[in-house]
Amino acid sequence: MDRRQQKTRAAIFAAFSTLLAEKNYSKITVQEIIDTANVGRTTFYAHFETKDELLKALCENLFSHIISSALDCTHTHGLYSEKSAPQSVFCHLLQHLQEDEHNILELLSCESSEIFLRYFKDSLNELIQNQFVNQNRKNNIEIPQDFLVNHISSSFVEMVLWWAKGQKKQSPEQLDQYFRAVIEPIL
Amino acid sequence: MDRRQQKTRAAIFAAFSTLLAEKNYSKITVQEIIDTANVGRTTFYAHFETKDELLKALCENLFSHIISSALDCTHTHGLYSEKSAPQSVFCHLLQHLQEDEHNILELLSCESSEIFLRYFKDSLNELIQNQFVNQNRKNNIEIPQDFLVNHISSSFVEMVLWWAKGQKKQSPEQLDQYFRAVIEPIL
DNA sequence: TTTGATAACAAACATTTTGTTCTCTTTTAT
DNA sequence: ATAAAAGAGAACAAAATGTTTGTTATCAAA
Repeated sequence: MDRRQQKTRAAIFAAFSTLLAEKNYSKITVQEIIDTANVGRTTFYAHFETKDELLKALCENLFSHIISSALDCTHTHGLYSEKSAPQSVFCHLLQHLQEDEHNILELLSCESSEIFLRYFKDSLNELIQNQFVNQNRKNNIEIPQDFLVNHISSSFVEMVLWWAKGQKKQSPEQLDQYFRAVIEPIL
Repeated sequence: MDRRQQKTRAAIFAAFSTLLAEKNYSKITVQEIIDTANVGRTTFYAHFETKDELLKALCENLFSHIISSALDCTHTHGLYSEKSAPQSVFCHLLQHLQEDEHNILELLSCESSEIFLRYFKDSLNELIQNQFVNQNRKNNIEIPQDFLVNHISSSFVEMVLWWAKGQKKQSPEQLDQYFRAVIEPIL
């Protein structure tokens, strides 16, 4: 890929992230983005058809690493099922988030966080869904699997949001402990 | 209040709801709203400063009844604490939602649902927070109260969303049973 | 039932944003 | 060195926003 393309793409992403941290997505104009990124109008539209496409691309950029690494983790350790697993997938995810290479947490606690949360949740949902195949519960009441999957993934995402909004006072390990405490009893 | 004001207000709300069911909030223009509601441009801006204000007003309209009725419920029965309570607050809420006087569920499963979900969640959070005063847990691990409150309210809201997206196949009573199964073990 | 006040309307307006279309210049890969 | 690709800059139509102005319809109360 052309080095110029990489640069402008990165510049647009950076500008967009900066703006997102400042104000709501819907209030951000293409004009502001290209001013901040210091690229021409034509250039922007050469890269992204619309502002929505840019957002989608940013989401994919942000979560591709973190989710794929989580996927590897589930392949080797399983979700929470295998007690011998040295680290749960969730703890792994939380550690990744804390490192926060790409300011994900900032975006997750910004005004437009809903968009990212939805994307995050959908990714997680898929992840957990795959893990749940052929897994039977100990509990007596019959609960639909997709209900449980939805419960777990959304609980995790909302916990992350709660964490980010509270200035990340807890360590990933501590959070993981909390999460286990509310999730493991129902598995 | 002037009858004319009531009518136009209702017309704008109705038009807005219709449009929200069709397309994303951000794509809806004031022009479309006033065309659908069949009111003049000036009239719209006399009632609502911006589109965002309209959304906020709609949210307040939608949730005020349902939340206040839930509040009464907690005053008499408590959250889930009192075993003698004939009906949990959550079951009560679900029944209200199923009746769906104001198309709340349709909005909760539409493209812009995040906005309503956030509003719904904040209301619930407050509700549950108040219930949690002086309530101690049986579990051994120490979990912060606001973590638990957040977990419960967001779990409930996400369950409702899951329910609405799945065409409401379950009865409120059944849903309540599922919810108890995943929440009561941690109380 | 008249009357003063209020609400809605229609049309026009400047302004902003969007997305496109040019031409021209710079950079890249080979 | 050169052809191909990418960006800059300006200008454009179209659409949306929010405001203003003058006029008409409706209401509530005397």
